[in-house]
Amino acid sequence: MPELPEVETVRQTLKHFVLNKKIISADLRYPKIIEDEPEIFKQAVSNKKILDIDRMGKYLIFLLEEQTVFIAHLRMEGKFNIKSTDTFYQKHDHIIFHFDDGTDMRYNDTRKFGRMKLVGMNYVDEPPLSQLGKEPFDITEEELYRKIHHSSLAVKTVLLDQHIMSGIGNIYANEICFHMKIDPRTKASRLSKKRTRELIEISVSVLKEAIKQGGTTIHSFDANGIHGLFQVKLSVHGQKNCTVCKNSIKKIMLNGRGTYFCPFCQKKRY
DNA sequence: AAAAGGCCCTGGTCGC
DNA sequence: TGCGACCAGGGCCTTT
Repeated sequence: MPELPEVETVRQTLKHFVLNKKIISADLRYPKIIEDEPEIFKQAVSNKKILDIDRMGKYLIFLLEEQTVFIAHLRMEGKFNIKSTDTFYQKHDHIIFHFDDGTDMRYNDTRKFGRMKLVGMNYVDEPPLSQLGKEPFDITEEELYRKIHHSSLAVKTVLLDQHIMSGIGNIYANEICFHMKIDPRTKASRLSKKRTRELIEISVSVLKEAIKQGGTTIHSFDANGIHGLFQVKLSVHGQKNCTVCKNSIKKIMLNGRGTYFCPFCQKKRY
C-alpha cells in the first residue's frame, strides 16, 4: 500500500521511463478510475509529451505539454508498468497510455481503488491538493501543535489525517508510534510541544529511511517490476514479537485500521 | 463542528 | 475439496 516513500519511489522510477515521451492516446478500460468524462480526459492527454512528474503527499502529478496536468492516487494497490504496446494486457490493467515510441504506461490496480483526474495549472490551490496538510519534512512544530493540541483524536489517527500532515499511511503511522514509544491510542492533545517536535522528527526519519530503501513492499506494490530492492524491515507493523523487547505485539482496530503496538515499549502518556 | 461509520473493490484466508 | 463469510484499507461521503 503505497505511502509517501513508495509514491516517491514510483515517481522517480517512472520519470526515468516516461519523461519527454508523447502520449498518442489513452485507453480507459475501466473508466471509473478516471474522475473526468472519459472523452474529455482522453482528449486532454492525447498528443502531449510528459514534461515532469511531481508529487504531493501520496498524489502523483503528471505535467504535460500545453498546461495540461493530471493527478493520480494509487490508493491501496495501484501501480504503473511500462510495457511494449504489442504485449498482452495483464489482468487488472485498467488505464493504458500509448506512447509514440511503441511503449505503453499501464495503470494496474487489482482493487480498482485508485483514481486519476485532470486539474488546472494552479493545482496547488484547488482540491484535492489544496486540502493537504504539509508533509512532515515541511511542517513546523508550531503549526502541528496548533492543529492538534485541542484534538481529542488518537495520535495515530492524527498521523493518518491528510489534512493535518500528508503522506503517512497506516504502516508508517504504526512505525512512527513505535519509535515515539507511545501508545497509538493516546490523545494527540496530550502531546507537549517538545513531544510534537519529536513526532515530526521521527516521522521525517521514518519516511526518509523508507525512501532511501526504495519504499516498503507489502502485498502487491511494485514499481516497474523492481521488487527485490524493497526489503524494509518494519519494527512493529505486521510483527508477531517486538523487535526490541521480544514481547508479543498487540493488534487492535483503531478507526477501522489495523493497529500494531508493543504494550511494553509503548506506554500511554496520560 | 468534529467524529464515527459506510462505501468502493478483489483476492486471500478461515471455518465448516 | 468446496464454498461462503470475512478481512484488508485511503479517501470521500453521509450520518450522528
